[in-house]
Amino acid sequence: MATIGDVAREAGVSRSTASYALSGKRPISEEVRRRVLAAAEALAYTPNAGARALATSRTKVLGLLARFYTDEFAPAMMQYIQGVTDTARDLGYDTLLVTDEDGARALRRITDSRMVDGVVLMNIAQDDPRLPILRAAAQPGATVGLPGDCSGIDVFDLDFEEAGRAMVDHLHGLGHRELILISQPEHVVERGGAYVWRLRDAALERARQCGVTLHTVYGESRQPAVGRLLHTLLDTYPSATGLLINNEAAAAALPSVAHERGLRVPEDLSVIGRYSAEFAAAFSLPYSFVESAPDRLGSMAVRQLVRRVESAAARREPFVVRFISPELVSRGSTTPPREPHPRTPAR
Amino acid sequence: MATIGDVAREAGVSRSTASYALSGKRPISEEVRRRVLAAAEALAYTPNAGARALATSRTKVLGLLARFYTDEFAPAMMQYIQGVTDTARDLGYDTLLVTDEDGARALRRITDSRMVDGVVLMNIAQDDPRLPILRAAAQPGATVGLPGDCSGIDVFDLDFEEAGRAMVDHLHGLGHRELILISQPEHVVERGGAYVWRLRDAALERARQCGVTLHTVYGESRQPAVGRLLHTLLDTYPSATGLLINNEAAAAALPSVAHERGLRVPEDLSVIGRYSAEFAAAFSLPYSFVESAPDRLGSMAVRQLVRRVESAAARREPFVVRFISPELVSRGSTTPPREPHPRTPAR
DNA sequence: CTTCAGCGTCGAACCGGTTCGACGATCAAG
DNA sequence: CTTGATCGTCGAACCGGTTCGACGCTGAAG
Repeated sequence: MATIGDVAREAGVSRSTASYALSGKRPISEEVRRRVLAAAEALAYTPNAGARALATSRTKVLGLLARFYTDEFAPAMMQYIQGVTDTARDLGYDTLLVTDEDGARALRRITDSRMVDGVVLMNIAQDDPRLPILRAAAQPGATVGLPGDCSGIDVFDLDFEEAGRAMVDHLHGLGHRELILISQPEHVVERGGAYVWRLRDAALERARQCGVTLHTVYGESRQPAVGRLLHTLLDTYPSATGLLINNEAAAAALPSVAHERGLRVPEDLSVIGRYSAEFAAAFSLPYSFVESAPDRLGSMAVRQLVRRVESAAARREPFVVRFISPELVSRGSTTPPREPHPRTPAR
Repeated sequence: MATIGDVAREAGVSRSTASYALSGKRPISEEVRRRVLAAAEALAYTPNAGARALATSRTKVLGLLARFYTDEFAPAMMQYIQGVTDTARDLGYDTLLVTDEDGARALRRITDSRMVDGVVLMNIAQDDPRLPILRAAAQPGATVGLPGDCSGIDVFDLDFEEAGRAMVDHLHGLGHRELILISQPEHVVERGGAYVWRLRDAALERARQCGVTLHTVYGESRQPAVGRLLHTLLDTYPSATGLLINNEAAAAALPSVAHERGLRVPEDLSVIGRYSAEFAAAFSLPYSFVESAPDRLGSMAVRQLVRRVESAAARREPFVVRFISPELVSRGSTTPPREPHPRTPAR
């Protein structure tokens, strides 16, 4: 492999001149620049990443700490990751994917050893053990997900509170007075997944304010448990006219459950989900939904991170906590409720 | 951040002695070793990855080139990735995840710049443009998936031919004489996904040998198209008594299709799939299946790669093409066919 | 009492880039 | 014709590790 010394020799100049010719950081005569570029081309010169990192203390690599939980839906995770890797690449960065079980130690390892210029954290818990380490690190960090303590980092998340309210408002506006909300499984909450209760509590509060009855329940993450749960719910609350779904598995299971019960959406039941357009497409879900925009969140986190990495001024700016406003995508799965007489329980 | 010079000064020795004390590559007195380790501990010393890479020409990072296609099932992809990252970490390596659309250029970038010690390629196409670059690279490479030309790399894949034969044999052994095989969508093949026809052609050949009629068809990757296709297939071949599924989306859709048709498995139809146990669990699929073991394949590829990276002797060994034998996991979804009178078309 | 081997340590070089200060040449201004 | 600024280039130092050769010291063998 050719080094910059080889290029310099080939072009008949010093190493520093070759470096300047390639980087453009000092004026170089047209003639010399041409010779250096030609030599680099001829020798297929590619700078050694380690040497450059050592000299510049920049690696052009971002760390991405993510965990693949079997009870969280893989497609959503993939979208976050893709959002991060694609945006990073656009900005000239590669992505080190770290899925260690002990995220805190892994984070320390990659930051202390200066393998990365910055870090994106996913699967954020309310009290995330990685955050103290990130705050102490020399590199800037961003999270996708809202932790309890946002100090010292940039935070990006969907506005789950507003999403909960928007769902309730939408159905209340259509005249619904009794709704069901199915959330993620309880162990997602136990793991610290605050977004579950952020959406739920905001929805409950709003429902209370506008006199709507809202039944809430933790869902399941897998078939057929989640399907059975849906049946049970619909049996238990026969007079509910609307269903809010903050649970990918439940949303994916609903079409066949509805079919089994002979339940028509929206005539018999109005439905709103909370997931990504990509997820909706993969499962062809026919429901209106609040877009959770995982790729956009990953992309925003990376952009902010790179700003801080590349500009000392940006590094001094105050930290941001930025929420994406929930966007309700209508698929026609909601309508005013039928007459006040309840659905007849099926099955 | 403390450097090894700081550690040396703190311990009152030279930099080289500190280095040897930490690496153990030369004998060091117990007393000095103790002092050096204490100093390193006190200063929270972590070696600078770039400097070490420059000195040793080893980065302890593996490249993972993967693409996230929307028409390939995300959960399977996640399992491959997890298999790679977990095994890499076990062996002391981090993983650089590269999802560039132009995989060939990305591969050249990370190998020429010496960012990685070795590379794992996924989503292998029959005539993969990344392979010539991998062969020319200084680092060893492994693939998960069988390309047309295996020279110069280590190849790991499920034995799809044997899987196709095993599925046919199993049902033939039970007495079935007319089967349907639903494959991946046609554009997976167009993209170079050879495993689709490897399984299909071997199944056809075996079916021919043992006098079984086998109808084959390209599937769809999404609901509801794949569900409709299943209905059509079952209508079109009413006398078929067995269904082979080499298509995750079709497998996931089958339970509700069967339910809609009032079709009992295995009484009315024997079913065998080809997917991973993890996938089966996520969708609680009640079918016998050939385990595709994505995590195991990823893990094997990494182990071989690391062997070659770390041992000059291993680097000189001949390249391997290793197939995992398909393992049929019985879930009781196959049984001898009913009387020769055909299923009555439903719907 | 010398000789020599081996152990433990040190200094220096090297990996391959970047960057700073200096210096010679050119050219315009005084 | 000198002075001084500007431009283009070079040499050297540095980033933070690893590793090679050398060297002093100790202790056993002759």
